Amino acid sequence: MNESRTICAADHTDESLARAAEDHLLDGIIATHVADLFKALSDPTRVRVISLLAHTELCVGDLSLAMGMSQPAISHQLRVLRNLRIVTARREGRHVFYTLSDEHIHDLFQQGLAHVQHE
Amino acid sequence: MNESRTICAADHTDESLARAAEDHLLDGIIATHVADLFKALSDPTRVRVISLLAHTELCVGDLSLAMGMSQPAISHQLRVLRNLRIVTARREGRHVFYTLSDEHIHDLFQQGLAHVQHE
DNA sequence: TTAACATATAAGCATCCTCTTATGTATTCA
DNA sequence: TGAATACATAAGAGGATGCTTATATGTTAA
Repeated sequence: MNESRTICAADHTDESLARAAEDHLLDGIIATHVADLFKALSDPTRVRVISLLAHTELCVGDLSLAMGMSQPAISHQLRVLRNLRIVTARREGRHVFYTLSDEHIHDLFQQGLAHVQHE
Repeated sequence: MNESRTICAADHTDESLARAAEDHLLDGIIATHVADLFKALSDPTRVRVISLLAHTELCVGDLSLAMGMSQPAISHQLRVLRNLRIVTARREGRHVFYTLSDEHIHDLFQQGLAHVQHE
């Protein structure tokens, strides 16, 4: 890190923009939590998993089959989503069914999808 | 990839859930675009940059100063955000000012932040 | 209990990410 | 023109990520 001071802010306002900005600067821990939330949706495989679970509960095998990917690959991503509390697992016999654990995730996904399709 | 077939879906509905799910499965390219959008917000540094730009336009030096990080590190992340068309750069003399290029990003950020703070 | 099935985990590899230090480029001012 | 300022980029180290193959765990049925 350099120690260089920027006086750019002083050129434009009577107060230091940089100081003012610090009031809005997100706390590091909160920023990390926000980043982790978005990280759940930052991979195409996870996005596709979520696109499926947005409509119905599915077991691992069906997810694997529908997406044309190996079962360990799907399980790996499901674990990521589980750790982030994005999905919830429910065991029924030999099967484990996954659902979106939170409606907010569905909203985020829809909003992101709408943004992409709107260009 | 394994060739194993899952008949789990057939256990629960008269149609194949896996086949039905494929109708909802997001296209790979679209999924990648959605993932890229969320990737912009999947790093704490970028989240903090966006938290600052959500309130005001700032030059690189002020961002660097406010966040206590090196100028190349900030420039690097700004380039990532530029490439994703999340931020827009405007040159004014020796300074380059950055703003959020899209209101949707601000909405996404706010929604993610609200979700995190609501736990 | 044994075999088969569904899923989870482990280990390893290749790739990507985020920072660092060093340097290049653009602009202003003397 | 030359020096100083503000920013961008390059190269590289260290760590995170996403898949693979192989194996372990848990459940059902024979």
